[in-house]
Amino acid sequence: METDIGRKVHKTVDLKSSSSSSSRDELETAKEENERLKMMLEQIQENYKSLQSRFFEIIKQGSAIEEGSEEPELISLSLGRSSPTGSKKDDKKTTICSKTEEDDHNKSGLTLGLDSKFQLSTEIVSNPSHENSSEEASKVQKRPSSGEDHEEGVEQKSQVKRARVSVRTRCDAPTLLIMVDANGQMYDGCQWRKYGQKISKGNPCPRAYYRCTVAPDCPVRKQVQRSFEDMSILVTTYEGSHNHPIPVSATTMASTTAAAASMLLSGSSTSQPALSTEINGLNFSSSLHDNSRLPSYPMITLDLTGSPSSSSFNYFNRFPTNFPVTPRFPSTNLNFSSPLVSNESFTQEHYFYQQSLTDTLTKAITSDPSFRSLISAAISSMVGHSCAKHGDGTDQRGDSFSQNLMQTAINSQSLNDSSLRGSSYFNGFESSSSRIGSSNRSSSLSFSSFNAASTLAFDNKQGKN
DNA sequence: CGACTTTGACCCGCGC
DNA sequence: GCGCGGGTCAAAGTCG
Repeated sequence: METDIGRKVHKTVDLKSSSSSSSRDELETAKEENERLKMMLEQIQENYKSLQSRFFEIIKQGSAIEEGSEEPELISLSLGRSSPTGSKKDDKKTTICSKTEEDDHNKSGLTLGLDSKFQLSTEIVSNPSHENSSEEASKVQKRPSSGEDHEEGVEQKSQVKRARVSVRTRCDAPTLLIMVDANGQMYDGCQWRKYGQKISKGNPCPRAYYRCTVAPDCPVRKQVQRSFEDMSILVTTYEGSHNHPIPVSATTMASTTAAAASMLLSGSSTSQPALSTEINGLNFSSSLHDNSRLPSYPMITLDLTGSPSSSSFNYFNRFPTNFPVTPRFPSTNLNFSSPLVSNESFTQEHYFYQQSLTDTLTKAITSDPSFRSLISAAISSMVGHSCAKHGDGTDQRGDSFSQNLMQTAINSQSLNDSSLRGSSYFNGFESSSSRIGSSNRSSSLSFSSFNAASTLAFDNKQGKN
């Protein structure tokens, strides 16, 4: 009996010691993690310093940056590896000069990450008078009378040159970032009403025309068409800017395009060589399409398609998700925003996705200086943009930006502490699903931002077509 | 019944 | 001036 008891006690002691050793291990891991996060924080602070210096640099240069690029331009920003179809025309690679036209209309709601509030990149590129955006739209819609005022005519002419943002996505590749409805219409958070469809020349696929129905007089239009070269590629073109606060879920699209434009703009002048970066197979590039057939719209193309051919390594193709990601289309998109999770069934996927993403990002950031610098460049472009928007020095985004960066680090730390370790670095900006509807959003740096939950939240009305 | 889609017609700009 | 092509309108149809 005694021996039995003795054995039991011994076993208990063993268990205790083993559990204490495991907890010690955990502690060790946590320490390591903390160290890593500290490093990250330092890195972020470093980056912030450099960004700040650049910020002031840009302020100084602010006057020098002219609204020079009035010519029609089609700029392509590839966030994926250049797709075989898309890259064909992208021989000429160049960047657009930082154009910083003011837009008071910015105040109207489009809230982007990093606490910055800037409009859809259409305005970043060119869109001088968006206070008139609704009038503008109505002018376009109304058949102009024969006895038109000369001034009006001139105005209209200038307004014809509206900037557009074109997004190329693979609609049969439900990457985590791109959501497409049953009709092939890319979900972007806004509500759209189809008002026309045409079969354009050179492409048997019909082009659908949508207008924003969030506000009755919203001038924003979008066109959706499949690429003739590759039917799996969906080309969505946005035109105009919202004259109303857009739904939170729609800011993802806005931030995507804005980030694209920002990165583009950060490249500075047209005379510079192409802004092209490749990090472990991730290809960031801006290029100038020479397409004379296109209308005279300044246009940014955000290429979110991917091509497996040139893939050497993909940061993002390891997500253990249930999304039917086919090997054909490895996800090549960068998504630093937090996916919206509005449906419980996706919570787990979302969690794993976040975990993987964060692990990947953490590794990428800590191990790859070029990736770090890329992110830094992207962020700085946003700062640069905000600077450009408020060249009068009233801009306060720099502060909030730094706060957000710090908050990011803090979030990472707290996540680390709360056993959500590794679940969010960038996603830590907004890891809560409760942010939906919240006006006080924390920052989100989104390079591309469609997500599973968005799909779930997607109104079936959009898809019934 | 309201919101939305479909689709043919129409308008306009542009190139020849 | 004419034709082409892109974009929009609006009536009819569809759906929930």
